[in-house]
Amino acid sequence: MNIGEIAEQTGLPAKTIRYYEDIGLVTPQRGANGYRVFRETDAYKLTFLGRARALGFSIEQCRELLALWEDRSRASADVRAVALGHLDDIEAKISALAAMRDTLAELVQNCAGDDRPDCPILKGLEGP
Amino acid sequence: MNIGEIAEQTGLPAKTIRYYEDIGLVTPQRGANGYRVFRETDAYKLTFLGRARALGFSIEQCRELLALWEDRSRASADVRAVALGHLDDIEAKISALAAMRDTLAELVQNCAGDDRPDCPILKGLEGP
DNA sequence: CCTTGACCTTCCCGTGACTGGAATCTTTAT
DNA sequence: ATAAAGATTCCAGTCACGGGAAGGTCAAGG
Repeated sequence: MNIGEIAEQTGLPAKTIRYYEDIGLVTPQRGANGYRVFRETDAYKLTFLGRARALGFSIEQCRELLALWEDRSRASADVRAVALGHLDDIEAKISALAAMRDTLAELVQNCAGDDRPDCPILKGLEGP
Repeated sequence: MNIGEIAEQTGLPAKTIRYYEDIGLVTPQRGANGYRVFRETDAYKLTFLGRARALGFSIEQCRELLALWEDRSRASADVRAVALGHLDDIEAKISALAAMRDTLAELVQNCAGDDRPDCPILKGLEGP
C-alpha cells in the first residue's frame, strides 16, 4: 500500500503519516522506487494512533501506548495508569475552561452591547 | 519603571513583556542606557493583556480588545462581539474535551487495571 | 515514443505564544 | 575594585503538524 491509500484508509493526512515515520512511531518498508510501502501492521498502528490522538493523548503518550499495545505481556494496569493520567489532564483543562467561561459569561451578561462606549467587559479586564 | 519592576507588578514574566513589545502590543520608551522605561499606561495595558490572556483570548483578539479599549468612542457591541465569539470557542473546546473524557472514562471503567495483559483500553483504541 | 497528470519523494519554513540560554552591557552594593 | 543583580539582543526550541517548492515515478492516452 502506498501512502495515499493508507492515508485514505486511516483518515490521517499523508503529511502526518510521514511525520509519524520521522519521529519513529511507524516504520514502513520502502519499495525499489523509494516509495513507502505500508503493510497491515502499519495500518493497525496508524489507526491506533489516529484514535489515541483523537482522544487527546500526546504523541509521547501515544508512543507509550503503542509500546504497551505491542507488548503482549503488558499489565493492563500500566495502560490504565496512562489513561488515568490523561483523564486528569482533561479534567483539569475542562475546569480551567469552565472557569474562563463563567467569568467571561458574567462580563458579557453585564454588557449592553449597543452603540454606547460604556463596556463592563473592558472594565472587567482593566482590573478587579 | 524598569522591566523587572513592571513584571512583578503585572505578574507577567519579563520575557513575555519583551515579546509583547516585539509584536507591537506595548511600546515602552527607552532610557539613555537602552533600558525599557514603562509608564503607567504601559502598566495598564499589560495588566489588561494579562487578564485577557488568562481568559483565553488569543493575542490577536487581545490586540483587537486593546484597540477597542483605547478607542473611547467604541461601541460596546463591538467588544461584546469579540467576547461572544471567544465564548463560543470556549464552549466548543469544553464540548470536545467532555466527549474525550466520556469515551476515555468508559474505556478506563472497563479495564481491570491488574497484572493481566487483557486491556479494553487498548482494544478500544484498535478499532470500533 | 511522448506527454500529461496523478502520485510520490525530500527539504525547508511557518504556525502560537512564549521559554531557555548565551554573550554582552549597566547599575548597585560592598 | 569587584561582584552580583538586572538589563539588552539574538538564536534556538517547544508541539504536532501544514504549506509549498523542486524534482522523481507511474499509468493512461495519442
